[in-house]
Amino acid sequence: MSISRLNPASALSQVDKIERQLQEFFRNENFEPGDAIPKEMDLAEAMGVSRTAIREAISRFRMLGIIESRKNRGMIITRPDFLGNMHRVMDPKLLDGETMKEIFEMRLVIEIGIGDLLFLRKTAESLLKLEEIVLNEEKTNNRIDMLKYDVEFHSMLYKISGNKTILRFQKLLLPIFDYVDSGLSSRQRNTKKAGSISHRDLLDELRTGTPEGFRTKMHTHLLCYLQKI
Amino acid sequence: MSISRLNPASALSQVDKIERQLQEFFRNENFEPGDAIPKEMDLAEAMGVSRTAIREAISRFRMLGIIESRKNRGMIITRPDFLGNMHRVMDPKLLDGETMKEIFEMRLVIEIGIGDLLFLRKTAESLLKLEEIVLNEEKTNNRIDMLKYDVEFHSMLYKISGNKTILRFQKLLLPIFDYVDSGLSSRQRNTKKAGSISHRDLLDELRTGTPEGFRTKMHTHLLCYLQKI
DNA sequence: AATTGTTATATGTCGTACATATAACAATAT
DNA sequence: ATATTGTTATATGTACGACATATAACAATT
Repeated sequence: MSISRLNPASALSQVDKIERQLQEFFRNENFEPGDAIPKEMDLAEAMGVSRTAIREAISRFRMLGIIESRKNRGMIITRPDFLGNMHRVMDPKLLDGETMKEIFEMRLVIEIGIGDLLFLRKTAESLLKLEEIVLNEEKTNNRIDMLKYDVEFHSMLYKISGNKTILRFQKLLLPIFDYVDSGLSSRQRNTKKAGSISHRDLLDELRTGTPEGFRTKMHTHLLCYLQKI
Repeated sequence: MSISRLNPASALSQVDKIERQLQEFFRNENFEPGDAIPKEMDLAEAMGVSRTAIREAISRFRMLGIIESRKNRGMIITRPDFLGNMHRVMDPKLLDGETMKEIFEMRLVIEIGIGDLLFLRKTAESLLKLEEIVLNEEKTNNRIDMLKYDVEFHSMLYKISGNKTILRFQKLLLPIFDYVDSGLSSRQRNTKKAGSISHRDLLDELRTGTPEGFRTKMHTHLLCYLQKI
């Protein structure tokens, strides 16, 4: 946990404390999705606080998707979507530059390392879709379109990886990518230097090459980003 | 955004709607960290709801670290810690097996792809720390200790990568790793088959090799996991 | 037996009251 | 005149009571 989350105890509001205690309670009592939890008034009485305070804490859990409440039926533990809340804080205006740089770096790491999954799960169909994107890209000279196809190509790779979590993670991080990306807009981004690797090269490697080869080519493809870090 | 987050509009509670509207409001009005936002009563009146409802929604933002409130000073936008809330939902008891499998896969992807950062940022000092861990590992025969040093070795790699975000992300995911890991406890995990790559091999490669070589070796090292997916 | 009310219950929403911390200002003393 | 201390206004923090609403369980009617 980051140090910034360790507020001095006195700075914790009552609701913060209730939230902590409840989370601890749920964990210790081994509550699982579907289990009913005590009703608001019982919790309030047990903890010696008002129903209002309990409701505020529970409201947070509701947002996280840990608890669901229905009238009369009471409240039950639910299966949270561990990425479902990230979009709320994924805002270039809110995050600091250092963190965004690290997120961007993480993207590079993932795209280089994803090769094995691609070879494990690629299909004739998915390769065809990649081919289509590359063809579109090669046809256009429009700067905006090229950027669009670039995003499409890389997004498609995530899809081919067959890992929905990684795909969603990438989608959540896109606003940050865009932001960092736009930071180096003036410089050459898609330069076709000697030795550089195009999407076409990546596709060919994915078709007939090896994971090792793909990783190396992807690394080269992303080199211009890596060097800017 | 996952489909599971798209509740039918009618199922959204008033507080949910308020939360959405407020988030939209903050974004559209270009609020940035440090900016003061309208006081609770003004928000309540503007939206035609009670202060209680506003407070419940704001309480959620407070949890996320997007808003901070102090008595009399009012409320201000703050810089959230985009990973700071993940621990609340990172619970093997709450997540489903499929998601945990995908998270585990993500770990493999990251560890394979992190090679470049390691070569970029390794130091004599950090290599020495790795050496120490490997030595400890080679000395022991204790099953528990070996597991401990295994975790230490891989954690150290994250540290050497110099990317605090990736490091924190990995720490958050550890409970899941442990869970998935324990799922294949009976089978051979650290088997020393011919052609397998040890931590020693990885360290040597990191010392005198190349990122490409490291990626390939890490891939081999993690093969036993990859094949189980 | 099937349908239709009725009731009890737990959550959802609201309004009010008071507590508390603090910024801004006023009063006092040196 | 400056520094200290006290006062007040203000916005958030907490609590309580009231009513709305949905629903499960039961009762009443046909």
